[in-house]
Amino acid sequence: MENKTAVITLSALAQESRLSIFRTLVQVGPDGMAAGKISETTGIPPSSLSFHLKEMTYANLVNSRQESRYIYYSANFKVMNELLGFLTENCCAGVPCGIESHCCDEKA
Amino acid sequence: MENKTAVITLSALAQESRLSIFRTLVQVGPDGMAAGKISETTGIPPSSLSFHLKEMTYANLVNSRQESRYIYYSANFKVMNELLGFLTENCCAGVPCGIESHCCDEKA
DNA sequence: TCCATATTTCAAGAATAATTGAAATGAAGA
DNA sequence: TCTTCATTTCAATTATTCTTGAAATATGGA
Repeated sequence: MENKTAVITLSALAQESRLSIFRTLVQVGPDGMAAGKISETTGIPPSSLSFHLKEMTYANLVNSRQESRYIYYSANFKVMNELLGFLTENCCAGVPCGIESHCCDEKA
Repeated sequence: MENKTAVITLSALAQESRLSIFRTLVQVGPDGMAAGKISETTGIPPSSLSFHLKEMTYANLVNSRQESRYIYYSANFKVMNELLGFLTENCCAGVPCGIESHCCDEKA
């Protein structure tokens, strides 16, 4: 993952409406939720929701599929896991540090 | 972690300058780096850097300590790990889903 | 105290992002 | 085809964030 990609992914999460949408989709699981229902659940008006879903789609944070007249959106965790890897990359220049609450804990 | 706290943390990372700063601090390890050196390394002018470091401090993403005339900044991973936990919280309403590239992988 | 220098604050402008009603688009059943 | 309704696009406004030089502040050595 590149720096710019990571910024796009993070920006897609760093907004109250979008974070609510994302968490709603995480909790509902892989089948996802129709746009209208997301609007209802989160209280975000359809046009605002559409704007945010577009951003999240661009960031590859959500997947969508059409089913009859509904469009179901679901969370994409692959990208989020990649993001975490990117953030901790080359921690302490690769030398395990063993300090509590620091990234290298996980490798130590 | 609360929704608003998470947005603050994510916003602190979702910006090119700040992401560069953070990654620089991750790679340099727990001793951190003096502000002037960060400015030099990243090419961000001192006043811009100060603005961003303040945001990151507010988000609790970096720690700082004074040493002589220098102020050393270092990355705080505890908060980042909390953030990941928050994002995957109650995934699939707690029911392991076993789907590839989905959050419940980690628990399954 | 006085100086050198590391860092922060200030202020104003520039850039980017969010909001939402109304109109347009698209899909599927009658 | 016509109608219905779920979703998206448009457009204009509003809000927020970023940027940076210059000035202020803070630290420690001389």
